[in-house]
Amino acid sequence: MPRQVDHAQRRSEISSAVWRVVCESGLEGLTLRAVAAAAGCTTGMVTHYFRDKKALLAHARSVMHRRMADRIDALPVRDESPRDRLYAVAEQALPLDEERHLEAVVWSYFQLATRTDPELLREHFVSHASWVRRLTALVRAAVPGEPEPQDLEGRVRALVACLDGLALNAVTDPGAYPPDLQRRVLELQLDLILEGNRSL
Amino acid sequence: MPRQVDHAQRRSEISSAVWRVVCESGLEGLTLRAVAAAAGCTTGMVTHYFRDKKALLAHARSVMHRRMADRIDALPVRDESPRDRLYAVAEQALPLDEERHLEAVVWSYFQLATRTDPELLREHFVSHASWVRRLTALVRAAVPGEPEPQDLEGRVRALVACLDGLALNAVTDPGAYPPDLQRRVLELQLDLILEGNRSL
DNA sequence: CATGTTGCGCAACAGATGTTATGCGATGGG
DNA sequence: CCCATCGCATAACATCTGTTGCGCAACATG
Repeated sequence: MPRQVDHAQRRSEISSAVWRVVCESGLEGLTLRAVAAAAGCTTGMVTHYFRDKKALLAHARSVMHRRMADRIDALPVRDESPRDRLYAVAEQALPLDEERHLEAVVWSYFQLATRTDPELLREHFVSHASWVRRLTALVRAAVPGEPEPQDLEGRVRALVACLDGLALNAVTDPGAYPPDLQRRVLELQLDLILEGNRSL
Repeated sequence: MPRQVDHAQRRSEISSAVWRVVCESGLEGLTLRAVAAAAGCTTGMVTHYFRDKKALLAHARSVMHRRMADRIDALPVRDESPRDRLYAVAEQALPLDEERHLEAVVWSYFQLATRTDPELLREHFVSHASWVRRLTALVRAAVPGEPEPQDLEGRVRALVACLDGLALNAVTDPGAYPPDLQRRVLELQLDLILEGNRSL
C-alpha cells in the first residue's frame, strides 16, 4: 500500500477553506477554484475528496455545526447562578471574537441557503428546535419565583430572535455592533425575560 | 419621435422580477436570463434598461427600500395609544403577509450581500440608523412614567434585534413561524421593553 | 407616405464554472 | 528491487454567465 493520508483531516481542512471563502466572498463567490486557492491546493484535490459541490457544502455545514455544539458542550461548568449559566450558553451564539465571527457569518449564509434546499431546511429545523429546547431548559431554571413563568415559550422565542438578530446585525456591520454593545443588549434582554411579568 | 415607453415603469417591473428570482433561487441563482424569464421578456430588454448586473441589483434594492418606507409612511394615523403606534410600525418589519414575506426574504439577502460590497454597506448603515432612530422615538413616547427610561438605547437595540431575528427565522422556515407566533413574540417583547425596569 | 428615431429581440463572444478523465509520481509491502 | 495502488496535479469538456453589437420593427413627425 502506498502512503496513507488522514482522509478526515484533509476533508476538514478543505471545509475550513470553504468557510474562509464564504466569509469573504459569500455563497455566490464560492467556487471550486476559490476553495482550492484558499486551501493552497488544486481543484483536483478538492474533487478527489468531495464528489461534487453539494457534498462539499454539506460537509462544511456539518463540521461547522459540530464545532459550534462542541464549543458549547466544552463550556466550563462552574458554580454559577442559573442566570450566569444561561448567559454563558446564549453568548456562544454571538460573534464576540474572531472565531465566533467566522462561524456567525458562515452560519448566516447557510441559514438563508436552507430556503432553496429542502434537505438543508430539514437539518436546520432539527438544529433550531434543539437550540430552542436547550435555551428553554436554561431559562426555566433561571427564572425566579413561580414554578412556571407566564408565556415561557414566548420569552424563549424572544431571546432566540434577539440573539439571531444581534448576530446578523453584528455580521453585516461589525463596526456598528462591537462586542461590548452585543453583551449589553444580551444582558438587558435576559433581565427583561427573567424579571418581567406579562401584564396582559 | 417613435413610440415612447414609460422608462421608470419598465425598470420597476424588471426590479420586481429580480425580487421574485431572488426569493426563490437566492442571490446565487440571480442571472440575467432568469430575470428575463421571470419578467417575461428577453435578456436584451434587461440589458437595455440596466447598464450591467450591478446597476440592476442596485435599482432593485433601492426600489425595495423605497417601497418599505412608503408602506410605513402610509400607515393610518388613528387615535391609538403610543404603544399601539409603536407596534404598528414595528410590525411592518415582520413577514406577516405575502407582500412582506417577499420583502423580508429579499431584504435578508441584500443585508448579507452588504458584507462583500462597501458601497452597499454604507447605504445599509444609513438605512439602519434611520430605522433605529424612528423606533427610538416611538419607544420613548410609549414608555410610561419617568421622562427618560433606563438604558433606552439598549431597549431599542433589543427590539431591533428581536425584529430582525424574528424576520430571519420566519423567512428561513415560514412553517415554524406563522404570523400568530410572530405577533405573540413581538407583543411580549414590547411588554418587556416598556414595562421592565433594569435591576442591575 | 417617407424617415429618422426609439425599443428591443437575437445571437455571438469571452470568460468562468462544475465535472470528468488521464496520467504521473510517490510509497510501502513483496 | 519491483510494482501495485493510492494521492493528486493537469487539462479537456460542456455548460452557463455577463456583456456587446447588429439589425429589424414600430411609430411619431415632416
